[in-house]
Amino acid sequence: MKRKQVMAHTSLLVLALLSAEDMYGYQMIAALSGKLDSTFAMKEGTLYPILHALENDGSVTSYEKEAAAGKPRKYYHLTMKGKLQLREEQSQWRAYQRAVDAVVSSAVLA
Amino acid sequence: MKRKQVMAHTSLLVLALLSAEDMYGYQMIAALSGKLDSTFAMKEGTLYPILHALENDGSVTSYEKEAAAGKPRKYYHLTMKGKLQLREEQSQWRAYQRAVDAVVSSAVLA
DNA sequence: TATCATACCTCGAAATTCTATGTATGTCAA
DNA sequence: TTGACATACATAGAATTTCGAGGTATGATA
Repeated sequence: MKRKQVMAHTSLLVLALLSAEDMYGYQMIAALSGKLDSTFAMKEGTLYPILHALENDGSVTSYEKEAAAGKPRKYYHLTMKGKLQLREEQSQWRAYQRAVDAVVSSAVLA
Repeated sequence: MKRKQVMAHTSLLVLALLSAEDMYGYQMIAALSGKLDSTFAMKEGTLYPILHALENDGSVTSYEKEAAAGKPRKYYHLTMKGKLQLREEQSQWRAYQRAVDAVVSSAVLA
């Protein structure tokens, strides 16, 4: 059983989402499943460990907030350090994208 | 020690290179290091196992050819199956790229 | 003859993502 | 009232991928 399409650049996606507004995990998954192609998605088992790691190195902070119904939500907030991190990863993504694209678009499709 | 930038979509890059002409491993590394940003590169420990895997599933075939000097080179040739594989991975890459870009470009850089 | 560049290869570590499962809360229908 | 469902968070272990480090071999060149 081979993986079809792998989620990557996950922390970049999370940081990008949080740059607009504070969000909680489950909400991010829903937001991404709307924007990402159906062939790949951010899974819970991928997201939560990433959030914890980002909090651990100070890129985000978190706080609990009661919801109208259900379990309380854990919101994440982008810190100054996180914003710098976002810019860094964003520029790396652009470089990567350009480089791969240069090779791929020069492919000869006979 | 954290990885800075990870090589991904490696088989796509290899297939794309081989679509233009038969190449040998060491040559592909040189070709990619020219096109890819200096922050990431195709490493030998990554490439050779990929070439063997591609040959194993019939996407490429190989043949030896003497060089003017040094060890004989092992050239790889893209098969029909490999061309189909290339198209498949190429379209997946485009979808992935668009999706990530949609999220990243909507980021708010305060 | 030693060093360097070319050229291939592989092992095991490290990193990353996915699968599967578990916990908890509240709603709603049967 | 209970069972199913949606929300919401979490983690352990498997699978996959890439990388670092080393090894082998050939010939040129200093």
